[in-house]
Amino acid sequence: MPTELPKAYHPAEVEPVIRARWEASGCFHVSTGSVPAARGAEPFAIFIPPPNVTAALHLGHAFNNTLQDLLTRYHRMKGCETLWMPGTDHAGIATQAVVEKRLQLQGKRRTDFTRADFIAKVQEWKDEYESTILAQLAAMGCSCDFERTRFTMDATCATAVRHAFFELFTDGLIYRGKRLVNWDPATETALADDEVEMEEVDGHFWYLRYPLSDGSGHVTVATTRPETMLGDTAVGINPKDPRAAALRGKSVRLPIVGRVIPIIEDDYVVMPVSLGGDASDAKAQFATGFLKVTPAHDPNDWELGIRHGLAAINVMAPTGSISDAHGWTDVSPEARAFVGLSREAARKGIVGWFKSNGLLDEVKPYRHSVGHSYRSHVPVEPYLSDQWYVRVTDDRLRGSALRAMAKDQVDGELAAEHRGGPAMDGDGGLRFFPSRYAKSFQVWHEQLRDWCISRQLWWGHQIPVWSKQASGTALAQHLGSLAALPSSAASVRATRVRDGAQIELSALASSVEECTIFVCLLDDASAPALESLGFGRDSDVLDTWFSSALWPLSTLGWPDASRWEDMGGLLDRFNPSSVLCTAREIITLWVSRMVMFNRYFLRRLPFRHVFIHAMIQDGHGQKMSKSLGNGVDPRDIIHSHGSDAMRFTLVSIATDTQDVRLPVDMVDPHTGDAFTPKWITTSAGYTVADARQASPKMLGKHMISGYGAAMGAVTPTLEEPLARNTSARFDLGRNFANKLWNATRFALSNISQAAADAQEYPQSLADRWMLARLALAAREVETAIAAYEFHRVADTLYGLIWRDFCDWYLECVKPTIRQNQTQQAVLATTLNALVRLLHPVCPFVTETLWQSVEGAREGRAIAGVHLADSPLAATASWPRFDAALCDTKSVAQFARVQTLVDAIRTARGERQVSPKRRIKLHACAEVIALIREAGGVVETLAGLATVDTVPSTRPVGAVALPFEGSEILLDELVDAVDATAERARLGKVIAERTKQASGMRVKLENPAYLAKAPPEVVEETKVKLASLDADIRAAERAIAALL
RNA sequence: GGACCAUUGGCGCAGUUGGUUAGCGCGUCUCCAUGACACGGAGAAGGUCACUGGUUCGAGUCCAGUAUGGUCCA
Repeated sequence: MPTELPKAYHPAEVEPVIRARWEASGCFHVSTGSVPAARGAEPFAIFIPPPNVTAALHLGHAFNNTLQDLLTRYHRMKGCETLWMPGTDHAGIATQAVVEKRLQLQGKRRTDFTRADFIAKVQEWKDEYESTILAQLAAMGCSCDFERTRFTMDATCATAVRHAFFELFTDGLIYRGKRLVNWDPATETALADDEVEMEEVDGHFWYLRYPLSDGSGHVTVATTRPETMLGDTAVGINPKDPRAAALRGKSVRLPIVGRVIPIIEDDYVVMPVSLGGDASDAKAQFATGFLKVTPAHDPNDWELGIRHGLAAINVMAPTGSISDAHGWTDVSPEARAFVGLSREAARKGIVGWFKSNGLLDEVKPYRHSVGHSYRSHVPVEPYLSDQWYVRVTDDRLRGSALRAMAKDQVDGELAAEHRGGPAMDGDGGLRFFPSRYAKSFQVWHEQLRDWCISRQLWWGHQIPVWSKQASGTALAQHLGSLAALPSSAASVRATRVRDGAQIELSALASSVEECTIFVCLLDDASAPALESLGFGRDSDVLDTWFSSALWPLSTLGWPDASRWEDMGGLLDRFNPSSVLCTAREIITLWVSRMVMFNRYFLRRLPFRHVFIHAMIQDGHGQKMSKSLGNGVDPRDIIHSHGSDAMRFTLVSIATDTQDVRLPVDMVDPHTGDAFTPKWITTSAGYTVADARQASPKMLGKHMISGYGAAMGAVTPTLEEPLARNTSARFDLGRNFANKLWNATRFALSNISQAAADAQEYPQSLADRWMLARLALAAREVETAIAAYEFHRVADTLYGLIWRDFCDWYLECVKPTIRQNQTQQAVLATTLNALVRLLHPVCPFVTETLWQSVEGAREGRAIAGVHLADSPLAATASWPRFDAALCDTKSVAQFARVQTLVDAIRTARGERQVSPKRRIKLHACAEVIALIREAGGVVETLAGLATVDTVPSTRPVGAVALPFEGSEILLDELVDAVDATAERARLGKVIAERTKQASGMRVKLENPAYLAKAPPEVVEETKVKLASLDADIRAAERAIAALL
């Protein structure tokens, strides 16, 4: 096959061509027209974890997507009806924040624009990054069904969100509640629990005296947040506290405010160590036994407040400043001085007030963790506000998610309350890989709290609820109009403003109290009618995860695929999907919610398997992050090494451990050289590449690091461009792709044009061994993929292609291949199968070689190897091998040959014998038989001129080495034997083997070993010892011969 | 504070139910510009498997504890 392939694989020239070929063939597109049932094809589906449109993808994403593509391509080759659904996520707060940050640089704020204008600006950002992300996926070779690309805010997804919200609202699973939320006073929005980061902070405990209202003394409360005392509504004491009885029924007069508040008793209150508190509890060390209770500003106090019927007095504005406009009415003249102060200033002022009034007992330093906004990084304020919640603690959601877990992955047993729910398809059908992650999923659900879904943002799905607040009687007049709304598209509910209690619509007319009517609309058709009645739409948007949770539904057209083009039937074929492939921090945020929603709306699992991959860290063990700028753009690696090289390397490091370190280098844009950048340590303790780096070779030239660009401290220019990154870790994959390329080049040049099928079983040991290795490796790859143990896939393919095929097989056949048609058939078949096996990992190089490799195979079938014809590697069949090919005898025999060749090569290497020098070998009959059976292989690989039995007179100057207990003589290896060096070398061999042998002797002399170890292990030890002893004797004879 | 994980030659990592000589890639050293490949070939050196106990005939592997690092959840 005279195919002209360049001498080296050049990915940059090939990749765009191959991508175009795939695109033109439409082979990644699953059409609604094809009927998989007729082909008996099982469906295989993956929904991409939609990347945020906040920024471009980094290597962590490349890792994740490479593994998804491996799975997708593998199953496509296996004959499955395969769909990999791509798309992106709008990432509400994160995207809004980056756009606001950009506006800030221009001196503008969000509120300088109308909502619509601002959203248009975010939309621009989204368009830019969405196309970047899709381009990155394509560059990586991802075989997504790009025609079906979705975005969590596009019309299809928005319809699903609207429908889901409406259904949950109607079913009573969405409610409005006055609760303490995690409030970010900087961005003025509520945060979900998972958007709060705990950080250790050096704070204080302040000890404040509260006088008893009867003048009989005072109590001292300890607090880390004195400014909230303005909203105190009780002082708590533990009922076990010896002082409790004396204080029962008493009250205190709150300083500054003058409010008289009760002393309540509750087990929650921590007692000081001196009075029997738990000494190991850090809080007990600081406690006084008296707790100020501020229900509106502390989650624990909120619970206390509910238990004891206390008022919740909110003393702060949404900005975090002290305010009398949000629920605080009894503002004393003295307290008024604090109104309007920021929470920080108020803290200072209030501590100062207590000090100057002699009521500050003490101040102690105290280090504790405080929640911070993951976005603005300011301390989160527990803040009382009206928010929308999903009642995820309802058994239909939480219980259902827990019951989905595979039985054997449940830790212990599910609590009785979670076991009772109705049986459903998919119960026990959700499995985690690696299995340990099941526990995170379980524990998360067991501790679940209702999910706050409203966000005070502009970018997102606006909450589809219209409301009007007035007295009940005033609202009652609307009931007629509301009843006229179509019940299938409008859901109406009323609550009392005072306590949020839901009230019957029929009871509205008799209520003089302030009430609110909420109307949830399935679509906007009725909105104008409602608005004309004075109803206004909620201005908040939904938490991003609400739409992400619907991803496996919305992308397939749920709830009504007929509304969209080319989506009919997809939902039934591809939901449940096969596997979700994601990072572990997502288990709680996303996996959970998809399981709950998919099961609630469709009564099915969204996926059967959840594969959690390791995290990619930089060379300093730090997580790659967009904000830190230490993430590496996969296109940088594709640029320096090629896409296949990146993919292969990533697959090879995909172990099931938690972290993978990837030391990163920089590429000097002025010279193209890779170098280690200058590292600095940030104030937060991160090690990053200094923002501005000097070119190591070109004096006076500089460049900008990813960190520098991310910080915005320096801006890349033409003179000082942003430097690309690279990493020597990817050399592995680049070298490997090149190796396959050249092996193919060699093979093709040795396979003649004309061919006849070589149906008879090949006779040569090397051929039988090669086919056996192929069959065994294919099986190994299949098992590894089924277990999601990806590094085993890479290791197996590496060993098969480089070691077995190139180092041994190709070297073996070099002298004979041109004359041997059978061998050419084995070679062509092997090569073809190798390319198929590697395709899911390295799609570009394999696709490039495909046509030549297919051509060479024509008319050269090997019995037992099943390879279906295909115009593309991407659609080729996964190779199958008959069990008979796994010839373990040949494998064992060939291993002996390899050991022999290695021994001779070592002997040559130690003496620096030229590869050209042909030597003579003398050995016993058994070894000669092995060499004959190998059919010239040993002679070729070890550089032997002749092979003979040991002559009666030992050749002068022959070098001896032990092999399988007998002595092998290598004659004419060197011109003159250095007897001293030979003695030293043989002495070393004897010493080594003697040491090993003595270890075995000790074992065999131990009666406990003989009695307790399995007989086959003992037998093995004996055999090994005998062989070692024989080797030692052979070496000793050789030394004797030297004298 | 809880959970999970990691600690194996200079670097990055394997090591499946405990079994005899602990592997791989990079790097280092020696030799080879041999018609597939220098992104290569043939050899070599380099490890008390974090530490301390325990279980066992036998521990890198199992158990307990300690130290260090990481992630997630509070």
